[in-house]
Amino acid sequence: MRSEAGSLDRTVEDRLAEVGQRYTAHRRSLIAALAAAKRPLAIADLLTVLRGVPQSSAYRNLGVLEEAGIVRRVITEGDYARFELDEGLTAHHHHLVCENCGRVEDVEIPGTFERSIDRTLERLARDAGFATVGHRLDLIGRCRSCA
Amino acid sequence: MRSEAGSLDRTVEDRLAEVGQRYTAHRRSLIAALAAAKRPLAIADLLTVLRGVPQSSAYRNLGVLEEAGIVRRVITEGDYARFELDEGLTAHHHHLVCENCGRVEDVEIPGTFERSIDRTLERLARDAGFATVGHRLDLIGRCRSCA
DNA sequence: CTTCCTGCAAAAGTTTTGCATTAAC
DNA sequence: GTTAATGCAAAACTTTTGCAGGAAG
Repeated sequence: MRSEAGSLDRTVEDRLAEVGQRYTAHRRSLIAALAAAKRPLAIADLLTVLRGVPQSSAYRNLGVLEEAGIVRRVITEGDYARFELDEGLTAHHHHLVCENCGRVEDVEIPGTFERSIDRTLERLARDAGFATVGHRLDLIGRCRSCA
Repeated sequence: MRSEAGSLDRTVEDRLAEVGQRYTAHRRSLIAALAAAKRPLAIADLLTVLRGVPQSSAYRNLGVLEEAGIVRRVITEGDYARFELDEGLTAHHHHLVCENCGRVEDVEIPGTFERSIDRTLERLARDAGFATVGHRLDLIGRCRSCA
């Protein structure tokens, strides 16, 4: 988990280099936008903030960043995908999802609780013949505006 | 939570009637297929089982059933939606999601653990100004075939 | 100078919708 | 008889891809 902007850029650049990819201007602005948001952003959000980036470039770059393990595609309720920085670059967290407007916010839960979840799920997965990689815990509810 | 087939049909019929909808043959077979599966089914799965039902009818009927609170749309990793009976008609459960092949299976977790999750999330949601409706806890991993 | 990135336009894939017809109540 | 459901085809929408030109190392 790195918090300074310079450190983040260096990490991203290194990971891209490992897979023979460059850290271009488009990619820098995508990363900056995702790092500044406290929630996963949809392509539409990104295109608004990053005026001048064609949709196809945004998709293609997010695809590259995803394969490099830098960005994660978040599937929620809506019709389109949202993107956030991978957990290796941020803190492990969960999402508050508004069932009415689709808004998604990040939220962290206590570490002890997190470990308790992991232990329980690990056992359940083993019983079911699954190799656990992680979990996804979202809160579904109504945000302030939609309550 | 009702388990007998007859009781399920009656419940579905009643709920549809409440919103001025009919319990037709297509809808009966959709419900039967969903009730028989131990996992959320994609449209493609349903169309295979229910030979002769046009895709548009399946989508339209699932939409009606969803609005009536009978069926729930499950968003996982893949590109298309999956459907399952609403929790009012089955038991509360979670999903094992294979990150490789997209397979999804139902899994239940201990009641005490479930309640502990609910308590913790309720508090977090309140702090964030969210009215909690429920939670979604999925295990992400690799299934037997993909391990 | 070779490899990767960009931008446009076109294609692909899933889901929704308009409309005339048929079935349910 | 009214109202809702069906089936077909067409549309809408998000996401992916082909390709020619441009930038980066």
